[in-house]
Amino acid sequence: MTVWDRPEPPTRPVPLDRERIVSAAIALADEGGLEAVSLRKVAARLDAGPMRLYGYISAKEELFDLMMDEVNAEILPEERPADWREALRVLAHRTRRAALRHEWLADLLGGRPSLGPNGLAVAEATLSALDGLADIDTVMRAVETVSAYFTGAIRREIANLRAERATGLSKRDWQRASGPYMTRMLATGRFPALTKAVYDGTEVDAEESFATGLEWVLDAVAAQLGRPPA
Amino acid sequence: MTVWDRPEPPTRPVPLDRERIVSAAIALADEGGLEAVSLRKVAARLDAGPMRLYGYISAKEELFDLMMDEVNAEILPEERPADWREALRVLAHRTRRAALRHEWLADLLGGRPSLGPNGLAVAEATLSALDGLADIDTVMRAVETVSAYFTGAIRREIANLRAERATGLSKRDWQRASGPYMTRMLATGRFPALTKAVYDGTEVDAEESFATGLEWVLDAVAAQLGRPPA
DNA sequence: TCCCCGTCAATACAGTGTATCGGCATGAGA
DNA sequence: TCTCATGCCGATACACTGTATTGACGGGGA
Repeated sequence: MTVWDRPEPPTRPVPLDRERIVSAAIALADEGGLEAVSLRKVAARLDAGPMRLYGYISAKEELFDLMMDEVNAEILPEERPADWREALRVLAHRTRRAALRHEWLADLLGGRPSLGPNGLAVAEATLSALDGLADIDTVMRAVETVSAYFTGAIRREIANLRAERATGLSKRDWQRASGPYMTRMLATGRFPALTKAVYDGTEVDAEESFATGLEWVLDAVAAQLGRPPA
Repeated sequence: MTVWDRPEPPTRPVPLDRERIVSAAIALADEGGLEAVSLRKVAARLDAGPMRLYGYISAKEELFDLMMDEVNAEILPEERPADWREALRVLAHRTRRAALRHEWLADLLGGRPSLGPNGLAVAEATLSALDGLADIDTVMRAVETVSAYFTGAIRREIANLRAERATGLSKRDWQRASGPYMTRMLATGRFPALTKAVYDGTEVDAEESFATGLEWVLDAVAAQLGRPPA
């Protein structure tokens, strides 16, 4: 083992900050889902030891919080939309598109309160869109209702998407013919309404379905806003 | 080492079935959350080796599917409610109460398609409640919208509940005074609407808030059902 | 009676989050 | 400029995870 064989000692540790850590984690998650995010792998991407990360976060969960906040920045619309309805609509659609870019977001959505700076900014944007249109409590209820809807809808959409990817079949094809289990269950006759839905329902575009439900909910909110406070 | 020292050989392996496995898993999850469910611990509760479980499930995820289906049985109403609105309302509230009994349900809700027998029965119950009141596609959209709402709302409620438990403070108390971070953020003046909401909003009962949003969504569905098919 | 096969437990492995510890480089004080 | 202390970083360690593999042992069929 001559000097020439031995590599130079490592340079000073590469400088780190939360931003770098979070974007490494997001890259990992984009490639392999949330479960592909391990502190060791994140650290490895940054040429650092795993323990180094504990200077920036105190547990893995906090890394997820940071990731969430980072996509909240993507979600935040750049300009303030014209009216409240457009504001909520844009927010919902931007969240959905973010989830399609980062599917792991579906696993995190609604899982913990989003209190990071960008999460608060999103909350502010939505609340301010409705500000003054009704009493505060109605406004909060409206925001919560709309966001409960799109959180749930996005989660389901991604769940279906994953299932389709795993089976290689669209949901309806799978239900209709290819799944022996499903065929058998429907054949029992115990699920007539479901059977009808599976066979007679039109296969609709996920985005359209999302948008339709969203408009319904927005209609409901509109009805409430146009009502004098109780 | 005489005979007397040596214990008798173990009796024949305790009989196992999915039901036993699932209820052990649920018990574990009820006590310590989803992350407390490990195949080793489930097996230990049943006096079995971990590998034994692989005769009944082929991966841990499937155990979660079985757990989900088991609570779907709790959710299924015992009798068919009078009208569609009551049916959807009951379903939503029963799901919520199941999630309060089994908080880990919030982590699973909407995460994967529920195709177990009880999941299908729930789907059947909701679809049949709306059967004939509109064309199939509208009906499906209605079911999906309502369930997206309550899925999201339940997840948020449980998330808040956990956060409150972790900090020992109600959400509003925490936001208002006790969290140095939150106080600082609100003090920046960048979140006026949010600040107003935090300080002027009434602290409402979670169930009431859930119910209110649900009624709004049901109103929206009612409006669509009363409309002739496009 | 013997053998085969299916079932179950033990072992093994690669990977996880995180606590602890030891050393080294850096910056302050003399 | 030398010395010492301090704080950071990596290595090591630990308890635990899901799951593949292996090997023994028992009951059922020939």
